[in-house]
Amino acid sequence: MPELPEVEVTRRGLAPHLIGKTVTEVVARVGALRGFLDCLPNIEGLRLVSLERRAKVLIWVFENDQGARTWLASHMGMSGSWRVYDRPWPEVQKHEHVDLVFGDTVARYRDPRRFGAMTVMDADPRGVPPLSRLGPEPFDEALTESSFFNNLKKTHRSVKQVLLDGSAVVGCGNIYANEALFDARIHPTKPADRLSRPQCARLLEAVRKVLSSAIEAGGSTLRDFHGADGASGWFALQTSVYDREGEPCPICGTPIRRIVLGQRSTYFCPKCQKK
DNA sequence: CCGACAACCTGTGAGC
DNA sequence: TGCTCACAGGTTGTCG
Repeated sequence: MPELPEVEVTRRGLAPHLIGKTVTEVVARVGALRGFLDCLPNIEGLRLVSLERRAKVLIWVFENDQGARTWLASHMGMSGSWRVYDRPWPEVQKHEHVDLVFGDTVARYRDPRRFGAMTVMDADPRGVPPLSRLGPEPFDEALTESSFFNNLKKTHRSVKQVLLDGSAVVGCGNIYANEALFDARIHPTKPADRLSRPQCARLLEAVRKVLSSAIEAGGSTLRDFHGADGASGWFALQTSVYDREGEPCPICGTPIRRIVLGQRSTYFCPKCQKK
């Protein structure tokens, strides 16, 4: 589930309930997700000073009494989600693997497929691989039409795969990569280095538009984040082409096609999206 | 450099 | 009802 918008909505949902509070206890009910969880107890006794995001990773910033920082990088994989509860919090359900207890409030992580990961680090995770190797954030002002164009010029791989690998802009997973290409009217198999300048401009604009409207849609459910309906933000998601094989294109009515690109389902309108 | 493929897991829905 | 199969929003590693 979690592409950039879902992580951002999670960040905004968690922050007001947790910032400034101190971790009183960590409970890991599994030994590992995608990586081992034995580093988690290292945040006990630390105060959460900030909750940030880089690409699809939630970055928890902690401080001790001396102001020394520790970071927790949380990646939610395919099926991860966070919720917060106040005491008395509900009984642990299946697939709820981790509790970060902040006194009378708990942040609880659920992840049926366990593709997520959590790593405690004594350096900012954004400064070390793999995060340090990623391309720019979509809403970073340093990302311009021409820097985007220059990045796409570097590879002959299909533009959709480049969107997914985050080298030119981060945040698009399979849903939003499909949606952005539809919005920009660009064929997903078009080689990245063959996009015209206007196409690049349209694509960057489309990525920003698709991601920000998804954040807005998820943001509308933020008031419910604290409690049983938490993290429900992205279930109302409306798509134009994703998972709509055979359905009419919302612009021209041509049936949406599905192909496989880099082992991922790829949906597009064969008439609206040009090579 | 690139693409193809497998792996990590569980859940869900389609088809029989 | 129950079986089997394909497939799922992500990432990482290997191999040719």
